[in-house]
Amino acid sequence: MRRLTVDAAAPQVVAVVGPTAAGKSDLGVALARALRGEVVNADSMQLYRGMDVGTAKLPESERAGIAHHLLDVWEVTQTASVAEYQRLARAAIDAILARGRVAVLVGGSGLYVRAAVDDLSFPGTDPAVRARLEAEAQALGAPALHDRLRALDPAAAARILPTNARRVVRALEVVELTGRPFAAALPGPRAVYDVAVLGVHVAVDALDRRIERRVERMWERGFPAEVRALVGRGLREGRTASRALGYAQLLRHLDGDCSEEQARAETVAATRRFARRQRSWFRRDPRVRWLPAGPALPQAALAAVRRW
RNA sequence: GGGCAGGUAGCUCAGUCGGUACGAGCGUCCGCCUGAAAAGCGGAAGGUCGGCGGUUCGAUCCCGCCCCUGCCCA
Repeated sequence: MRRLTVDAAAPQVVAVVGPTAAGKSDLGVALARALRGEVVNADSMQLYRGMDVGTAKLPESERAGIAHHLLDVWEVTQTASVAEYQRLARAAIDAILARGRVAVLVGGSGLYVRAAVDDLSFPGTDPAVRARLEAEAQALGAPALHDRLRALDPAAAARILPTNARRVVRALEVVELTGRPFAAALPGPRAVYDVAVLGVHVAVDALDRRIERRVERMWERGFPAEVRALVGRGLREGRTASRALGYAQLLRHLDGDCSEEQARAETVAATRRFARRQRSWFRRDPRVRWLPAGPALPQAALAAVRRW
């Protein structure tokens, strides 16, 4: 593991993780300033061009001149892909390290953070095979495909619930494409970089309030208009972008399925649920050093990094 | 003042022709997660069945009174 960083006390990569609306983006900027770093985005939805207000993407004016990578790289019509993100993130991080700087990885997409930093490799995919299996799952039901998986790859079948169509299909796809068993269990944390992982912690009730405020602010900043504009750029056809928090709800409103007010309320509720899932994802990574959000956070974070 | 409907899990509501509540959805909590991850999936905990009396071997379900909510009549 080469050390290319100027600041010998700092790790190569500082990852800032935690639930949505906790204040990761601002902390990322503060750390990058203090450590001579550059920010690399690890938020699956901020990778989309044009999804700004709804993803709370830090505007240029709030980036304090710090370079931000991997924002606005996908069109909303593109399906998100962890594997592609992994390639992009590794390239961005390597380039930063080559410049003798620290990479500050910021984002709440747990799998993306691990893809960037950990020793994970994703087996290939094939749209035709995928489509066929999905159609079968639709027609026969996931449990039927799960039976097939059990015959082909008993270990994977044992770890995947028969009702989880998504994972059953993916496992069958991998087995068919590679002829090898599907690793249905995530390996333990094994970083390929020298990395420090900071988690921003906010108590649940406070976080719920922050989420509510954030969603209100999104509306004040013209979120509905953003979604309407993106519809013109194919948001509806985007398999992943159209399912993003807030975007999905506003699309339903535009379809006449609910009022705009209901869409807003549902966005708050869905975001809360998401924050809880994020918490349970990051909670089990023993590397995460949790620090409470608040005015002292940047200093505490910096100290934690220097002590790493 | 009278009449009607209703008061069952945190919320919205099922249900029991009297025999330990088969409850459901949502929420909450916990967990899973390898090319859709702001997605997808699972598990658990929650109920003096409005209150008090009565009938009964036994009442959330029957009777009486009371309280609360909504609607209607005066």
